[in-house]
Amino acid sequence: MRVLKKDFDLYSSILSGQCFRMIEEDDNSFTTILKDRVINIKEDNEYLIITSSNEENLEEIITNYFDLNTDYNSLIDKLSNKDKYMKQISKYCIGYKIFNQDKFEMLISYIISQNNSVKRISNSINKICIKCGKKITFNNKEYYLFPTFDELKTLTKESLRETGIGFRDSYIINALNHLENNPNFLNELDNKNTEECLKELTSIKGIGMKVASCILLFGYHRFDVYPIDTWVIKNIENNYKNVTPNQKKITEFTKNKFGNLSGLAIQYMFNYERNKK
DNA sequence: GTCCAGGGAATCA
DNA sequence: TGATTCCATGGA
Repeated sequence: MRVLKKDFDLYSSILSGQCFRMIEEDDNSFTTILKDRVINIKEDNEYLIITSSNEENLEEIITNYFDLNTDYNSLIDKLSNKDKYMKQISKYCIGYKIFNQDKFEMLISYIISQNNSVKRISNSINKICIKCGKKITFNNKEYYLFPTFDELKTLTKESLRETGIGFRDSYIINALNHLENNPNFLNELDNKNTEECLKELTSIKGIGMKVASCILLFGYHRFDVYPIDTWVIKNIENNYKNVTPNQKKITEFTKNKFGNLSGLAIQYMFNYERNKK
C-alpha cells in the first residue's frame, strides 16, 4: 500500500522522540508497532510505501496515525507570524507532524520517560511488551504489541523492575490502580477541556505537568499544552532573554504568545534544539 | 569515577 | 511559594 506523503518528513518526525517503538532497518525503512499491528514504512520522494502484518483499513489507519490530512504548513505560518524566533526556525519545522498514538501507551510510556533517556525508555518499553504483550510475526521476525491494561496489570513489581524502569515502577502500579478504580478515565478526558485534563492527570502520583502535557499532545492530539523539559528551558534561556527560564514562567509566556498552538510551538523548539547539530 | 537523561515527590526554608 | 535533594540505572 502506498499513500501520498505531501509535506510529511518521516525521518525528522521520528527523530524528535515522540514515539519510542520505531526501529530503523538496514534498508533505511522503519518498522514500528501500532495498537494492533506491525508496519514497515519506506519513503520515496512522493509516497510512503507501507507493508503490514494486517492490511485491514491500513490506509485509513496510516493517514490517521501520521496525521497526513492536517495542514501543518498553515500552522507553521501562524506561529511564524506571532514570533521572530519561530520565523527563524520555521524552515526546519516543515514536515514534522505530531503522530496520533494510543492513549494508554502514552500514559505508561511518558511516566517511564521522566529523568530518563530516549534509548533507555525504548528499551524498557520493549521489555514490557515482550513480557506481557501479544506476539505478532511479521517478515519472519517476532514483535510484541504494547500490552492492554489487563495484560500489563498481570506484571508484579519485581517483574516491572526487570525492565529497567527503576523507581518509576511504583508510579506505573499507582497509575494502573487509578485506572482500575476509574475504568473509563482515559476516554472521559476526551470530553474535558485541556486545563481539566491536566488537572486530572497530574492528580495521579508520578505524573507532573511535563508528563501530563506529553500524554495530551501525543495521545490526545491537544496542541494547547506545555511539554516543558530541560531542552525547552535551555532553548528559552538562549533565545528569549526576557523570560525567566523556569517551568511556570515559560508556561505563562508560551500560553500568551502561542495560545492554543503552544504545545506545537514548544515541540518545534524542542526538535530544533535537539537536532540542530 | 562522574554526570546526565523529554521529571516529580518529599522535605525544608 | 521557592529551592534542594533523592529517586534507579545504563550510557557517555
